[in-house]
Amino acid sequence: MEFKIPQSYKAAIAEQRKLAQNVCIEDEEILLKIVAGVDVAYSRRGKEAWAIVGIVTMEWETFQPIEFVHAICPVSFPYLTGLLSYRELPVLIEALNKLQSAPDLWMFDGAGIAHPRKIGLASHFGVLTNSVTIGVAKSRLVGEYEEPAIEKGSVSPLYFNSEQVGVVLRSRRAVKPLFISPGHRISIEKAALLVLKACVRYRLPEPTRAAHCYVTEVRRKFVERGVEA
DNA sequence: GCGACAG
DNA sequence: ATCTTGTCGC
Repeated sequence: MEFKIPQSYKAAIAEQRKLAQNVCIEDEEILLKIVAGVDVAYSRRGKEAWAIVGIVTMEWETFQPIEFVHAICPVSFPYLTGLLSYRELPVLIEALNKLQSAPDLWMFDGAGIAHPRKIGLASHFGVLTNSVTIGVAKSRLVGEYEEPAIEKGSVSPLYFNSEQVGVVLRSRRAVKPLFISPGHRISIEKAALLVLKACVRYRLPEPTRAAHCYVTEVRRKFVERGVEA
């Protein structure tokens, strides 16, 4: 599988509008055995900026890691609000091609349909690869909400353009809440339930957290020794 | 024009 | 996201 970067921002936005039509937030029967977490880090080396992506797959329920893969590419697109996909998908697809295990569910650092055009990174990846995905953002991109109660598991709906696009979830007692939205082929309710189940000890759910720790480690080595593979 | 703004 | 030390609170 490959990924083409649009020639202009305008083209990127047009493509998002088109892809958004294919996003599905209906639940379906999924046999959840393997869950994947994805995270991206950046590093400057000389004049070049590099993107480093890490994917960790783990067993559902126990969250025992199965596989770790990463990829490092020069950054090919600037960070622009709402267009994060075009910055992170190229390197993400690289890592995806190295993956042996087949995840039944993916959790991303970023938005799903809680996005200006309802196609954040998680939804975009889901549509491209036809997989079940959830967006787990650490802060708000769009939408209005009431602060959820302080207890773990408290949720509050996230609305955008008069419709619910996700939930704001308190993943641990008294921590900053997470912004959960369906990526693809899953409902808001189920997405929230699964993320909460994956929050066993930290603010971030295990898959995303494992990916973050992993990518941080890969980045450290990259900075130190310039290791790429 | 002003403010908001995933990573 | 990245650059950075110590520090306050559950």
